[in-house]
Amino acid sequence: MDDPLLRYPGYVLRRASGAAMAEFAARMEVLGLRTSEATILQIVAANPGISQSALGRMLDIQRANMTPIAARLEARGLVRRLPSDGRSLGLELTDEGQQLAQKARGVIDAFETELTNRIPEEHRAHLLPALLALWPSANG
Amino acid sequence: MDDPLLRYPGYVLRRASGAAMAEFAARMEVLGLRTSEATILQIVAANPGISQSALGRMLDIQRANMTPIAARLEARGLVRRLPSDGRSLGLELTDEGQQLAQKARGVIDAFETELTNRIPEEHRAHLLPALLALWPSANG
DNA sequence: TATTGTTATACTCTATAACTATA
DNA sequence: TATAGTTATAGAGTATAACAATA
Repeated sequence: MDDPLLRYPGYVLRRASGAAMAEFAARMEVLGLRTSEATILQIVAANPGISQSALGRMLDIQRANMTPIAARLEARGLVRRLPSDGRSLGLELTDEGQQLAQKARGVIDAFETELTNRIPEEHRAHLLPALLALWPSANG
Repeated sequence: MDDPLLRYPGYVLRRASGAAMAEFAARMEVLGLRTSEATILQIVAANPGISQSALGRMLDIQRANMTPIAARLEARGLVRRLPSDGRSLGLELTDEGQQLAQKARGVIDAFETELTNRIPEEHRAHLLPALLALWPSANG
């Protein structure tokens, strides 16, 4: 049983990402959050008032797909949507959203630390810059 | 506009993977192949007679999800499904499947080379071992 | 004219349960 | 008992088109 694709970084990138994300999703589920929701809470915490569109552009989530996500977070009382310029909605965390975002941040930190620790020391520091370099829109 | 998650390898892994895979899928679409189909053709080419189940285990694709994929490849005349031990189906490429697999392999090679070349030389050789290390089932 | 948010829709990928046939 | 393939189904992510309201 031979996988001839294992020598390709792009292929291994996809497989490793899938595995890591399944693991991450399982941890977020304990908090009642999907991966996208946990991410959005972090971004809104760091950028209060950010619009749905801007958030979508940052996360590569279509405007049309942001609507139900933001509505669900609002319905759960984690986020407020305040009209800002008449056509835009600015997002803010509620107190409950702040608390959950902070809890999620702790789980994220632990997960990322574990992930990093799996990598032999000699390669560890190279992963992040390598990933950022091959990800075109990371730079604008 | 600040993304506080950009310093986390796991998060960047997900975002970079998504971007790379969208790019890859666009190139495979020219050949009429989805990412999973292109991958399967490569694996079957290297492991003629492999069963659907074994293929699924290699690629982290559920048995139940392999069925329609394999059936579609067979319907397109790219793959033969030969009963092997009575309950198993062994997969083989047809001549047409061989040709398309080879064409896909060329596109994969070009893509992977481009991806690799985006990475600064100092980090380049570290990506693959780092990804394999943080991907648990790569070793099991 | 361009942008924001929305609705509707569709496709892909993924996951589980249940069934049969075979080992 | 365990495994292989199948069917049905559901959830999640993603993509496009079209619309009203606003800049």
